[in-house]
Amino acid sequence: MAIDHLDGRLLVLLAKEPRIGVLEMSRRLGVARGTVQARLDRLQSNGVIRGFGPQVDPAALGYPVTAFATLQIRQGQGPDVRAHLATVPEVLELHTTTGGGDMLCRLVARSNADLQRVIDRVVGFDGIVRASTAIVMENPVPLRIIPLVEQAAAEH
Amino acid sequence: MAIDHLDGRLLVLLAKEPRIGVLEMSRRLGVARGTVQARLDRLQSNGVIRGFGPQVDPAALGYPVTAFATLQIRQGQGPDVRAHLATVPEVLELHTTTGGGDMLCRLVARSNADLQRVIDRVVGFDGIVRASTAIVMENPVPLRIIPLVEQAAAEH
DNA sequence: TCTTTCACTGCACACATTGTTCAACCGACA
DNA sequence: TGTCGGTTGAACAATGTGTGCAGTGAAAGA
Repeated sequence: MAIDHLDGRLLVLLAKEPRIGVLEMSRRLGVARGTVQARLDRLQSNGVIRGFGPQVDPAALGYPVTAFATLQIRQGQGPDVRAHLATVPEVLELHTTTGGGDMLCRLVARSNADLQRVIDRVVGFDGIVRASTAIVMENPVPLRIIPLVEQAAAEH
Repeated sequence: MAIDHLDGRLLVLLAKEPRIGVLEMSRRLGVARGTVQARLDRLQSNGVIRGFGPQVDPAALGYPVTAFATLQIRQGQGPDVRAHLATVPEVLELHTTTGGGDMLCRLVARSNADLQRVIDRVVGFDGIVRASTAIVMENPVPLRIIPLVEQAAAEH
């Protein structure tokens, strides 16, 4: 489950040059090709590597506005609200959090005006009592994992 | 900048089977290999596809606890706080949001107890006035983009 | 209408990589 | 000492990649 130093270097290399092949990786890391293949297989069946899906930028798709909405849910309506939010394409992510009946979701929209439409669609559902939205202005640290990988790898 | 139907199918296919090759994609989509290559190149230089980095699961790395922290920043301390948070591996993401001096960041930790250490490290910085943390319990909708891609593609 | 432009197609070639298997080696451990 | 898991280096056929090119068709502009 924990990763060692070689796994860490493998992940970092893979993050920097994702289209690289197994053979080239083995050359860069100074190990045999079989080793790289075995490590990769292990990391994937471990669940450490969830996948290699393309990282799509919503802004480039025409959705430059991001917002986070905190939702207060009526008791017992959780499952219904989840199902509802899952049907909204602009809901990119949804978490349930501590603090009675709260959810946090990440939204995108075509513009600030369009965000209103999205929010209306999101909160236009019976189980949602209250919603408070924070619009993202800057994203100084985009979603990242490498520093954590390096820390996890350094411990072994 | 906007994507058409073929781009959409390409992205969906790529999301489902990321390790697929260009040739196989062209067969599945029923177009020439050159077309797939050209579309992929265009999507990447467009910035629609940011990359193909491995999606690493923090939980599998030993960090099963996720939390969102809202930070209140002292006027003018924004840049310093950003630089500080960027040095903390457990900070996976950082946004600045509307509402005077607020930031929202995503944290991970080894346990609820460990979360305290992470938060202490995050807020142990002069420019941060107040922090409120919400621990994630469930993640009914994991970060996704495909529904949005399909919506964007359907418009052309 | 004519012409230019552009994306797509189908094909070709040399080359590199992949998946797979094998025997051998090594350190850790009982 | 013997076993085990992980690593190595090698080999093989099969496949995919990068690249270039000529032909086609449809849309855009003159």
